[in-house]
Amino acid sequence: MIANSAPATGSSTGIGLAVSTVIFALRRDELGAPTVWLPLVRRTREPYLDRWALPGGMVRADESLEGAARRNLGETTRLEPTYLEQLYAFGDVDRSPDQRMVSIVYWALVRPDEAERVSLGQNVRWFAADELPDLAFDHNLIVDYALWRLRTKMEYSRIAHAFLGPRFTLAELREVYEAVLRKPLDPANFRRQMETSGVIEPTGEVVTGGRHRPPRLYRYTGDVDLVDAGPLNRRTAAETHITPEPRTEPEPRTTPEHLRTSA
Amino acid sequence: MIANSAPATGSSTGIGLAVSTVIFALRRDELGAPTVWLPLVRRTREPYLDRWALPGGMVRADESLEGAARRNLGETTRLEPTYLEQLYAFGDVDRSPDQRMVSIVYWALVRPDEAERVSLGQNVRWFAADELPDLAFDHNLIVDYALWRLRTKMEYSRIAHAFLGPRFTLAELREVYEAVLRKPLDPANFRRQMETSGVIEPTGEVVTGGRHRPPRLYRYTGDVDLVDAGPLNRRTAAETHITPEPRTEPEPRTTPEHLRTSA
DNA sequence: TCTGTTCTGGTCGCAATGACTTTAACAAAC
DNA sequence: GTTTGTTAAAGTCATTGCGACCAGAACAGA
Repeated sequence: MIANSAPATGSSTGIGLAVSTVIFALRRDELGAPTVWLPLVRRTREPYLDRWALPGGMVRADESLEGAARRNLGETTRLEPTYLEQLYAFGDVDRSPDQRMVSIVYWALVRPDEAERVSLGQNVRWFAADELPDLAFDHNLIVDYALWRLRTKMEYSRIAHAFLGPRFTLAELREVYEAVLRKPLDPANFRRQMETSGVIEPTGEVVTGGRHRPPRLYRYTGDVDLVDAGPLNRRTAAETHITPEPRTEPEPRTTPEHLRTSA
Repeated sequence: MIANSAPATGSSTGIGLAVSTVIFALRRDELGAPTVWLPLVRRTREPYLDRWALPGGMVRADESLEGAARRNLGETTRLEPTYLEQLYAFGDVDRSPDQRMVSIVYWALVRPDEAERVSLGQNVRWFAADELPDLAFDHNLIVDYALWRLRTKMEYSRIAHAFLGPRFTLAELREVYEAVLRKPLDPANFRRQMETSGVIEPTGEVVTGGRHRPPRLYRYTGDVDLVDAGPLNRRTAAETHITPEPRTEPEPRTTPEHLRTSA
């Protein structure tokens, strides 16, 4: 950047700079199984008039790239994601039919309760990530890449947290993994993995109401925020593996009424 | 990108668009041990006059981002990397003291023989990656992030190949890993890992000349090019694990003179 | 012939994991 | 009040991968 061979000022090259965001949320399909969905916006002008596209917009001179992504997210969908990370910069010459466009693309995760806040209307709609129509520009390619990143990162990171609230059962957490990875996981082995990893800890509460043994509620350990994994918020492999804590005593058996699960 | 709420044309926001590249090569330090080095260029104008910086330059309207990176690489260092991948887009508002700048940063790997082609002079010099001076702009942060990516990716990818020629011994390949990861590896275990992974295969040749048992020469299997790992050239985890091939017969014992190792 | 070196193939034990079994604890039906 | 169905939770067992380590193989040079 700003290299020796560059002119003193780098503006007015005729290249437009925009940001877009791939927003993922878990929603239940017609069978009741949770799957990955994303909101798209309908284009209201050429090119690609009336085609569905990722939410986004231009970067202003006084805001950072991530700031521009957050602002556009709020303006178009009213969403404030719990997880936001840069995905890739797309800049092929012919990706927009008229003006030359470079787009910095982010991807975001939102919780189901946040997802319902999206102002649904004629111009915003949720789509199942695996059944997308032909989108504007190269947005199909972008979504595929974002999906690959989501699934890859799910296997070595703790981003599943971003789909859930502060307290959750192991079954709920496992449902997130199964929805994203699209394969069933053994409940017992999943429990063992989560317990030995040390990233979650029981809250001492259980959820009653189901016609089965009441599951414990867990929370994520540590103060690691889920905002980023870019150059600024990096963690070493050692830091991400927290030492497992000793088991607590028998559960006090509180049963808050508002914690009933849907099942 | 090119969103609904955006103006019809997105140019002339006053934001400059540039590309820079972090170029890595293995060179031997004063002790003869291979370590990671990178070339930097001295700035010839304000801001940061006379400070060392990453090679880069502006993106032209008729070239892709990667194309711009390759062109700048050739112009400033005469390098044509064997591996080139996008790293990150840096776009904080205050990262350049005068004009607003967004830089798409790439990282590249070059072989030692290529690295010596770099036109060394008053304005281009090699630096050990772990002993960098204060660089211009946020380039120290960028190099640190690129180093982290190099070391992380070395553990699950086959990018070590990009540092070597078409044929190599297991000791040479192990030296690459040891230099990047900065830790010694057990030769026997390293051999087993490489053999069971199936990414390399013996050529049938051996290298004589050393005062020890002559090592076999290997090559990388598969037609996987090493150009990218972005949205276009993705591989699934299954594809990267090629089935191990059966052992070949005893080596024919060719001894090409030009393949003598330096040891 | 001996010696020093690295290459190459092997063993041993530990840790992680997948497949599976068993017991626990509830709600609802009987 | 007992039974039944369901999921939670805990444990077992065999396999795999890996780090640490050992021993023979094959050269060059003394």
